[in-house]
Amino acid sequence: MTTPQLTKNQTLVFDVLEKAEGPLSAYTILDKLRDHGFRAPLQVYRALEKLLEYGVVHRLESINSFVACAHPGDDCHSHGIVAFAICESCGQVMEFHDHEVDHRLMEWVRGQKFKPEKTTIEIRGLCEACAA
Amino acid sequence: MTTPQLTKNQTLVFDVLEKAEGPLSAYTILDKLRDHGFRAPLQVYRALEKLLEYGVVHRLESINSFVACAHPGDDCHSHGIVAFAICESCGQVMEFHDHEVDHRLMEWVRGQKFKPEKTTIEIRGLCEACAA
DNA sequence: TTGCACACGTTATAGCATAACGCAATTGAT
DNA sequence: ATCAATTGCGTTATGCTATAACGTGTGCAA
Ligand SMILES: [Zn+2]
Ligand SMILES: [Zn+2]
Ligand SMILES: [Zn+2]
Ligand SMILES: [Zn+2]
Repeated sequence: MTTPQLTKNQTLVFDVLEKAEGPLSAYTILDKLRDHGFRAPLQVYRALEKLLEYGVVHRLESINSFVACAHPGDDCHSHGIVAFAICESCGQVMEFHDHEVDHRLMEWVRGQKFKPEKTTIEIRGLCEACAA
Repeated sequence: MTTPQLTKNQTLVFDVLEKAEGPLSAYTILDKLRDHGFRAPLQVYRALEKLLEYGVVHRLESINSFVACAHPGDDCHSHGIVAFAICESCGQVMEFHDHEVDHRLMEWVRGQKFKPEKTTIEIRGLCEACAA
C-alpha cells in the first residue's frame, strides 16, 4: 500500500500518534486535537481508518488503542505479520515480526483451508524497566 | 488452574457459551439469560471474569466476544499460547496452539527481557466453507 | 454542466465495560 | 457460638468505544 498525501485531519491524527510515547485511544486523540478544531469522535475514527489502510498506524486490539508504525518505509508489513509487546505498566509498545511465527501460522491456516485477512499478535506484560 | 464448583450465575453463563455455535458478546449472553433472571451487564461480566480465570472460557480481543474453551480438560493451556482462527462470515472459531509459535515468541520476549503475562493470537478471515 | 468520489462536520445512537453501593451467604479463626 | 473476612450477588449509574445517518463543500472527469 503506497501512502498518498495525507489530508489535514489525517496529518493531525498521525502527528499526535507519532509524538506520543505510547498507544493512544481514539478519545485521547480527540482530546489532544480539540484545540485544532476537532469536536467529534468520527473526525478521529475517519482519519484512523485511512491511516490504518495506508499501514502507517496500527490498531492494538487488546487495549483499544492506536500506535504509529515503528517501521516506516519498511516493507516488512507486506510480507509478514506484525507483532506487539505492550507493557501494561508504562504503556511502551515494541513492534516486531518473526518470519518463523508467520510461517507456522500460515502453515496452520493452509492446512485448514482458512483464508486469513488480518492477524493479531499482542503480548501484554512488563517491559524490562518496569519488571525490575 | 483447577476449576472449582461453578456458582449459579457462572454455570448459566458457561452453559450459554457451550451451547453457542460461535463466540458471543457479553450483552448477547445477557439477553439470552434474561429469562433466568439476569438484568444487568455486571452479572455477566462477573461470571465471565471467573470463567476466564478458571480457563474454561476465552476472550477474543479482536471481536469483544467470549467463547467456551474447545479443549476442556486439556493441559495445553498450561504450557502454551492459545491461538484462534475466527471466520468473519459465519462466526465459527477454531482454537489451536503451536509449540513452535510459542517458542519463537517466548524467545523474542526473553531477548528483550520482557515479562509476558497474556498473549493474544487471533486470525480473522474466512473459513473453508465461507471462502468457497 | 453534470455526475461522482471524497473529505469533512454534526447529531444521535449503538455497543462494550466498570464504579460504587448495599445485602446475603460462606468460611474460618478465636 | 461469635466475629471478621471473603465471596457472590443485585442494582443503579456512569464511562469508554465505535458507528449510523444526514448534510456540506470541493475537485475532477465524462
Ligand atoms: Zn508497523
Ligand atoms: Zn514498562
Ligand atoms: Zn482453550
Ligand atoms: Zn465461515
